Amino acid sequence: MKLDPVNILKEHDLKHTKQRVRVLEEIALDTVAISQPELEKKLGKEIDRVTLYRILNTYEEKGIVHRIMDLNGTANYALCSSACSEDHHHDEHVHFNCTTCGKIYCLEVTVPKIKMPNGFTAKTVNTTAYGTCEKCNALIAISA
Amino acid sequence: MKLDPVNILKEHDLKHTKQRVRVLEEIALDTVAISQPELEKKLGKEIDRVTLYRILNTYEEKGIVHRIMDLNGTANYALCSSACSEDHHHDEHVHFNCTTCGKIYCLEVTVPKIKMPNGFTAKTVNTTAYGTCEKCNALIAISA
DNA sequence: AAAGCATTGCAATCTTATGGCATTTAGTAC
DNA sequence: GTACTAAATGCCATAAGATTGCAATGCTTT
Repeated sequence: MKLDPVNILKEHDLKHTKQRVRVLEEIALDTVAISQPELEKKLGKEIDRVTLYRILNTYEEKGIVHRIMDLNGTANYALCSSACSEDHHHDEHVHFNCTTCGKIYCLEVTVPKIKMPNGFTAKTVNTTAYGTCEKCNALIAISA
Repeated sequence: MKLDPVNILKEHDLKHTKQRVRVLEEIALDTVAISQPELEKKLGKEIDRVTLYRILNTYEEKGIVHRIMDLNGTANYALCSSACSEDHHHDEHVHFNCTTCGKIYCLEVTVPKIKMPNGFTAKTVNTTAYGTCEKCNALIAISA
């Protein structure tokens, strides 16, 4: 595991700027994916909105982070495993989207193989479960 | 199978207006899901943008259509199976999103059961495969 | 036919996303 | 260390997407 932002940038031939480092730091803070609006709220004072968009786009293109869309069409970002590359994302684990708190978790469960109909070729498969996460379930249990 | 828009509306206690019927007709035209922008382009002359938003929202709430987000965060709509209700959507089939033409197919493949980690309760599971659909594969084969 | 309520259309507003361009900054060569 | 080049950033304007309030219209019931 090399969570050092500077290293990650070097490995992907990206210039090392303080804005890029900050974005990586924020995303790496939590195993839970962070949404674009959250990032904007946290970094809005330091980094321009437009710059944030551009940084996130390059990170996704380079395979540094992967993007998960929630039900509202909001982008959420999480660090990729080291297996990801510019050509191909390998974030083939199941995502869990809590409908109570909105958080998106990357579960340690791999996406099951799906048999495609004739003529269809799948490059990646994405599975997202919706429900209540452990924290929210615990809160519900207390209040019940 | 009751694809009669008037019946569908009655069954869900929705008033029968020409705008609602038109929207249902358009969505039912194809087994492939239709995107919000496409609907807007097709119905823009007859129906106001805002009305379209509201109709689609009520349809989704009532379990008449289900909404699938593509990678760009654009909403796509397809008819629900008759098993869907206001309380719970049962669109638990695999979706296929063609990265060439952008179309979203509802495949006749059910979503595999996923074992959730302790504390997490899943209400619905969503699986989307990304790749090239039969039509686009055929076109590629010809030009090769 | 009239009343009451839901639905629609329009205008205004807000949020989110994108493109252009001058300025600044990181990396490289000297 | 200094100078140079290419890339990245910030700000501006603009576009696209979504939401709200309200007046007008259209259903439905009596």
